[in-house]
Amino acid sequence: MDTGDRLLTPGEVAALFRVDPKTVTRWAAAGRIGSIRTPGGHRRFRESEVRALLEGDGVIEEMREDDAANKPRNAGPTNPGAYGPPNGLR
Amino acid sequence: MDTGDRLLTPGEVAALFRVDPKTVTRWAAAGRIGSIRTPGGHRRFRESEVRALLEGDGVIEEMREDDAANKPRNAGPTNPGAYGPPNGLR
DNA sequence: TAGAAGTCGGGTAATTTGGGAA
DNA sequence: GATGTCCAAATTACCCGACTTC
Repeated sequence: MDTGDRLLTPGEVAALFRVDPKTVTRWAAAGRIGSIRTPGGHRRFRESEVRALLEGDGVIEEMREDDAANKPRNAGPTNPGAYGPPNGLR
Repeated sequence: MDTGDRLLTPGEVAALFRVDPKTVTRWAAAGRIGSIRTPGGHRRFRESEVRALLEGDGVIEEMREDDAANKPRNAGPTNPGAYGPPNGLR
């Protein structure tokens, strides 16, 4: 249905960002990243959103004109709309 | 309004929440989610109810903290900022 | 009827939560 | 202001064998 958003656990997101799960939780608490709560209270994050954040969701993207045969970026149709970056202002 | 009550199996609900089928069963046992039992004892969940839980049915609060000098954040497909304590059951 | 897959029940380890202080 | 670590508690994940569903 949707973009096939897989849900990631705080530990997964933390490992992707190389930060502590606690930090990911703070991002969610601050509204910098969308979070879905389970009836039990645990959080789940959308894989597409996390991926967008990892890639530099919207702007700051340094692109080096690399060799010719290089794979661009994930041109996946995933993600209906780029999300607002958590680091909009830092 | 016809909520289109399609019944989902524990495995289906578990996949939606990215949890174990066992966890979904636990939610039903704790009364956190409505469940219909088959004569054999297996549980079935209403698709409409599960979907509501995924979006944070009851607590749809829009957090507006974006200022004018910020990046325009598009409206996400799902994830208005589902905030809300689990259930007060702690 | 037989078979495979899924689910149930209980129990134990790992993860996550929330707040506080460094 | 933001991040990593401490604690206690809750929630979740995986183990087994047995039953139900398709």
